[in-house]
Amino acid sequence: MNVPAALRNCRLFAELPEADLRLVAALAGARRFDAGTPLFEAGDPADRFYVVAAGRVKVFKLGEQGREQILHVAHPGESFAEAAIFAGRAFPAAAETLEESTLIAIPAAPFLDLLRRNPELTLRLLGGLALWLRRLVDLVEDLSLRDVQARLAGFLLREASARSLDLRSGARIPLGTTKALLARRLGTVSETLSRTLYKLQQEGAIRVVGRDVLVVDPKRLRALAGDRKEVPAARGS
Amino acid sequence: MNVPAALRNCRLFAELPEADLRLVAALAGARRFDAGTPLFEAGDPADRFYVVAAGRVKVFKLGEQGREQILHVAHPGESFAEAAIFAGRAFPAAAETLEESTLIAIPAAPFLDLLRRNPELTLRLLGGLALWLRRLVDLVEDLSLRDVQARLAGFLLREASARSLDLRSGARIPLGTTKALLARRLGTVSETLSRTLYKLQQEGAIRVVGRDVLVVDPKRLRALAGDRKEVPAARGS
DNA sequence: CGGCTACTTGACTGTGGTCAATTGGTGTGG
DNA sequence: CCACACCAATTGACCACAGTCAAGTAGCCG
Repeated sequence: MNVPAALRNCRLFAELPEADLRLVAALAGARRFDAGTPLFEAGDPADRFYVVAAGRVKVFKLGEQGREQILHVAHPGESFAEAAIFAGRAFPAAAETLEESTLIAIPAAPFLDLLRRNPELTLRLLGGLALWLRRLVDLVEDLSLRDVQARLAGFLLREASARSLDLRSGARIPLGTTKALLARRLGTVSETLSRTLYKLQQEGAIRVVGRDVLVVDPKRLRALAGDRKEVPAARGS
Repeated sequence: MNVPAALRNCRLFAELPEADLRLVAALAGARRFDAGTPLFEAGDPADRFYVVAAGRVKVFKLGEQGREQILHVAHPGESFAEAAIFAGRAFPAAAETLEESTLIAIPAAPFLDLLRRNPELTLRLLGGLALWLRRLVDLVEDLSLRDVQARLAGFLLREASARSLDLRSGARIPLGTTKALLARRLGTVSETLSRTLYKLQQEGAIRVVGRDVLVVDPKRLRALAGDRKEVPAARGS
């Protein structure tokens, strides 16, 4: 059995000895999914996790009234739901493909066996989870302590640095998807996102061009991202 | 060198072979701290983590204007900040003792060595982090998708089940600390918590007696915890 | 050209955070 | 034993942020 390229390119398995890679590959099943296919819901038995070979997948929490909070959007080469197979037997969140996607499902039980025989892989996994924790802590901070404007500004800055764009020369940041999706990532709704983008434009920090954002004034953007909320916006009358 | 009881009782190290326990103990340094002592701030180099031997420690994010979101309150036998030593070199949050506490600090570098030689411990750690992730996902859900009333109701239910109290016979849940602390755990402020406790009382779900909460109507409490937000609270006029 | 979706804009309102004053409980010292 | 200080908790008044509903616009594809 040969090893799918997606596994080889996956951060989690990078540098894994060929033999082990084959073991993983032996477990794995790749499948194509249409856009918008639910993969699992919160509460489903967590007996597997996924590696994205192609496409994109959103992992999210659903509240009553159908509001959703997106926790993560997994891109090709990333794995998701790997934490779920360690704690409890149920997925804590739901997942759904955003577009037509090819996913590799890795069943929990044999993978856990593999881990027992492969401390190096376990350590790598540990690092991955720790990173995840950090992201979630940041999300909590955003939701609890920052307003939408600060979250959005922060998101743009992170996005720019993730794509290693040079902010000084007016970076052009592609939002990548619909604004409704971004809104739900930031813990808000599309209407508010729309207004907030407009406000950032008024402030002179950015310019919105279609689905791209031009960073006009990085300094101001940084100020809005970090030091928000200290100006209680002058009392009326 | 003998092994401190706190290490032996720590969930993370339970069942660890005596020899390894000694190795950990050899690394560790126990120290007493006064109440309200800052242990580290967000951004400090994460070169160690802690096990609580006695007392309590809060781990929290600080926003501008001094508002804080508590991520965790660590009790004796628990470890905290262990994730930080794997991802990045900085603590993502701050920590401070709530009362006079004795803490065991475990330096990162030698501990990582120990892990490399101890796959069993690594796996246990993995499980611990995964559990943490789940809690944080729940916190995100709370902050993003539930109102304060639902969060509070949910907290009371979790607290009751954690202490394995029988709800049917009017469980008495001790809040354990000041209401200000609880408020910051739930992502709100003491004033709002006060009002919300009052509302839950009006609804007939609970009765507040000093720093204890009596669960009067578990069914209603569960309804308020889970299905919140679907009743837009009857229009005025 | 019609229909669909993404997006924007407007008007409105609820939740909950802020500030400030009051109450209550507890420990200390005269 | 009372007066005082101190802190936790409550209550009231206010208001801003952001979510909802609804209508309108833009862009895209068949």
